[in-house]
Amino acid sequence: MEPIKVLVVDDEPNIRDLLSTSLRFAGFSVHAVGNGADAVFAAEKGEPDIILLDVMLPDMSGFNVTKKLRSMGIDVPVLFLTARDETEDKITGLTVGGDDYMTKPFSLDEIVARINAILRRSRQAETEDSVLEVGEVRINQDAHEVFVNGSEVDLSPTEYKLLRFLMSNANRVLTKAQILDHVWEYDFNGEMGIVESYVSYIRKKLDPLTAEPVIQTKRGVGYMFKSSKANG
Amino acid sequence: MEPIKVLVVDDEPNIRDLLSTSLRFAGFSVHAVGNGADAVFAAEKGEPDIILLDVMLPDMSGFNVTKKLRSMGIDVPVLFLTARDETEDKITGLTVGGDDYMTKPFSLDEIVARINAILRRSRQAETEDSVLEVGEVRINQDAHEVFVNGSEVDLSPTEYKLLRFLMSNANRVLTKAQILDHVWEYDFNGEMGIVESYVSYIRKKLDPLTAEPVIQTKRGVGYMFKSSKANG
DNA sequence: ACCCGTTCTCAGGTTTCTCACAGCAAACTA
DNA sequence: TAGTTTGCTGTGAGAAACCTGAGAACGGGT
Repeated sequence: MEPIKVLVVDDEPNIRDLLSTSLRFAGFSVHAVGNGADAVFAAEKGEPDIILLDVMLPDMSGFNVTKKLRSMGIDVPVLFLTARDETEDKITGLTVGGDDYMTKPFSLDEIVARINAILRRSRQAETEDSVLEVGEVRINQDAHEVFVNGSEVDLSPTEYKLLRFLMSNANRVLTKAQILDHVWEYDFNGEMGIVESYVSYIRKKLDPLTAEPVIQTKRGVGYMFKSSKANG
Repeated sequence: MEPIKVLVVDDEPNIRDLLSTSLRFAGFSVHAVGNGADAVFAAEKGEPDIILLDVMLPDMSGFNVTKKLRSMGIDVPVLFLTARDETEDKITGLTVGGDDYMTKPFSLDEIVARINAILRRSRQAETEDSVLEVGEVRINQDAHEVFVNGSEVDLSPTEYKLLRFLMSNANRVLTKAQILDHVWEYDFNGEMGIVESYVSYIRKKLDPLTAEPVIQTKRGVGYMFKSSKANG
């Protein structure tokens, strides 16, 4: 299968590298540039499947980049990145068509989820694969709903994001540092104890409904979501 | 299925791109031009199923474009786009036959709804149902009537548009930004709190008549219209 | 001119969520 | 076994998200 091509546009090298690294790790083919002119050039030449576009660029705004691209007949979907303190009213008009936006600071898992959601929508009639199912647990990513053996479980936003990250890396041990880096916003500077707390919350809600605990503790290493059948 | 071909005619690039992007995403095949002469040419060559036509064009009025097309035997339905302050009688003269008009600024959801309505009328007796039914709620899009378990509910125009947007994306979470971009006019500059207000209005009118609330709040994400039966 | 329906803003109240902390439990080590 | 490390979970403060009533602004109809 051809890898999905992502064009990352952000003038802050830190954010650029952060996105490039983690998107590559998630299996995407990534090209990153730092300003609007390069973005237009790269979008024309590279034909990306999706663009991650900071709205605040040194040479031109992200809006003008998309305007330019649309006028050139390039209508690749765009995921805008905005600062939290950007006036909310400037955001209106962004989610036209298949586009979407995220406010900084974001979580890397959320970025990947949003990219997949946009690609799912823009390639309509494709495999409706918004459902993530591992063992007895099923997540409907369109509806943000979680089911255990058919009955719905109510999770808070962070609980949901953590469970999704664990499930999309099922049967693989994740360290608390990895979890913190992917599920929490990238500028979070708290302790890793928060991961323990949220694992506890999820267990309290899911374990009463499952045959055996879904999240295993690998002492001294981290956590693992285990599918009951595929074990080894 | 052949995609429906839409010809967009507007001299403002912003509006042109806005319409192109969101109509393309709605599944239409779109071609956009910026003046009357190009419109006549494109209508002849491209054989669109419908034309979105700004009445104020640099070279000739939208009225003359249609006159030209009719004299050439091209009988495609037209949805006129007019400024709010155009004189009413001038507009009514334009909308003969299956044509219709909308005043700028419009909402994108409304444009799509109008296009579908016009196409439904011109292709009479098609299976294209103007009735949208999800769970206990039924919308008759021709008459703008809303029924809950058989009894009619009176909604204001904005309430109606919001409900229709939620229902046509049933069982999928919509963010407030998405709702704002699709239901409100494209130049709306207000806050997202207005979505909360209108959800509240709709709930107050619908919930007394339904077995369980129809609009769910997905805290931290957005809102979702839920059909009670489709789960699991 | 007046009434009425509609749109939109705002602020108070309410619910829910996040996160840190601390004591307890479990597991590992010697 | 005793001691140490690591993980679990109840509690609560503060913040964030959400709901809704009140009312200003506006316009259409009578």
